[in-house]
Amino acid sequence: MRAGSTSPSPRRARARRGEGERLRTQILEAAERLLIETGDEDAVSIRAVADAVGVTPPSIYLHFADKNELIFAICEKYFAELDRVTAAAAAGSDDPVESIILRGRGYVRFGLANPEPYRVLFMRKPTATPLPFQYEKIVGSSAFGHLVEDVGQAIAAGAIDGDPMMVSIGLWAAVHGITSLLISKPDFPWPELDPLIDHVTRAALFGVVVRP
Amino acid sequence: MRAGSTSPSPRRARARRGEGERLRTQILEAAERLLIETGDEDAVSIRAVADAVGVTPPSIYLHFADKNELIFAICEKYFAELDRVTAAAAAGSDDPVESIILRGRGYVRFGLANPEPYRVLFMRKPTATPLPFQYEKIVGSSAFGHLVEDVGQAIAAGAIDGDPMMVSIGLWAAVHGITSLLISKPDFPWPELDPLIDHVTRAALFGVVVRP
DNA sequence: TGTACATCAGTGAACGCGCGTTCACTGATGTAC
DNA sequence: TGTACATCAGTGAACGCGCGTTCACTGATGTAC
Repeated sequence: MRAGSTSPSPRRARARRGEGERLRTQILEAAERLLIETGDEDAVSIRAVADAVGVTPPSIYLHFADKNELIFAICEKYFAELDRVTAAAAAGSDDPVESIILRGRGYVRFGLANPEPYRVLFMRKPTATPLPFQYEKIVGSSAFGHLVEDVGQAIAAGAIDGDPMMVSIGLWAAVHGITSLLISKPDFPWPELDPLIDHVTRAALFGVVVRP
Repeated sequence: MRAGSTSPSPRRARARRGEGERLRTQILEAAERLLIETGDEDAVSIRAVADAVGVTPPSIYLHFADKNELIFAICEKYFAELDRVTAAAAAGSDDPVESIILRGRGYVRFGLANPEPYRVLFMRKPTATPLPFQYEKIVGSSAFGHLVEDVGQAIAAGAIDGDPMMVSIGLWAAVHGITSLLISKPDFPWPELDPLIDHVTRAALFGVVVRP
C-alpha cells in the first residue's frame, strides 16, 4: 500500500497503438485528485500517482521529464482558472471600484476552494518554482495582469489615485494575505467568513481611517 | 559529509557533570544557524544538526522529544522577537494611526530579514504546526494582540472606524500579504522596496479610492 | 491471405539516498565511605 | 587518602521507510511485402 492507506489500484489496460497520449491525461487527473484529496503536495509522489493510475513508476517518465514538471502541469490549469474566475467576478459590476472589489472576492473564494493548488502557486519556495511562474505569467495575461488593467481604468476614470502597478500590488497583497492566512491558520478564531472577506476587499480600497 | 557540502565538524568535547543542559543551547544555536544559512527548513534535519554541533544524532533526543519540538523551539524565539520589534516600531509616533503604520512597516521588515523563520511561523501547513502556535499565542500577548490594542485605542480616539478585531485582521492580511509575496516571489518585478512597503502600510489604513 | 518485422506502450528490478528514531552500550566524572 | 560505585553525557549500530530515477527488457499491435 504505497499511496497512503488506499488499496493498490487494479492494473490499467494498456493503451492501443497511437493512443499513448491518453496516459498523460490519466496521470494528470490522478495527480490532481491526489493533491486535492490528500491536501498535501508531498503525497503526490511519482509512485503514488503511478499506483493511482494503475501503472508502474517508470511510465510517468514517458510523459513528464521529472516530478516538478508534473506538479506544475497540474497547477498551470488552476492558474488559468483563477484568471477566468476573477474575470467573471469582475464582470459583475459596471462601477470600476465595485468591479475591483468583486474581483478580489473572487480571488479569495478561489484560493479557499483550491487551497493546495493555491499553496503550490503562491506560497511555495521560490527555488522549487519554475521561472515562468515566478513573474512572466503573473505579469502578463493573467489574473494579475487583468487587475492592473482594471486599476488603470479606475485611475483614468478618476476613481482611484496612484500608480497602477503599485496600487495593484497593494490590492493583491491584501487578498493574498487573507487567503493565505485562512489556509495556513484554520484554527485561528476568524470572524464569520463572508463579512471578513467583504471587509478585507473593501478596506483595501476605502481604507479604515475616518474621513475628515 | 552529511550536512550539505560542509565538512564534518570536529567532535565536540563532552560536557562536564551537571552541564548537560549546555548541549541544548548548542543544538538550538546550530539548528538556527542551519535554518538561516541554508534558507531551507528541510535542511534542518536531526542528522545535520547533530553533525553541526559535533555530536551523534541520538544526542538530540536527550533534549528534544522529536524534530518538530526542535524546529518550534527555534521559532518561538522569533515569534517573541517579532512582538518586540513591532512594539518598538509602534513607539515611534504618538499619533495612533501613524503608530499603526510604523508597526506594519516593522512587521514587513522583520519578515524580510528573517524569511525562513517567518515561513515556518506563518506560511506552513497547519498540520505541521503545534496547536499553541495556531491561535493561542497569536491572539494573546503577541504582536497581533498588541496590534488589536493599538487599533482599539485608535477607534476610541475616533481616528479609525470599525470593529477592532476585524480591522486588525485586515491590517494583518495586508502586511502579511506583501511580506509573504516578497518572500515567495523574489523574481517578480517589484517596485523599489521602501516605497512599496510605505504604500502597502498606508493604503491598508487610508485606502486608495479618491475621497469625494 | 500469411508472415516477418518494426514500433509502441509500457514493465520489473534495482540504484543510492537521506531521513527519524530506537536500543543497548560505554566511559569519564564525581561522591560516599 | 584511597577506592568502589552510581550517575551522567553521551555513542555506535542498526531499524525500516519512501523517495526519484535509470536501465535493460517484453510483449502486444499494426504494417509491409
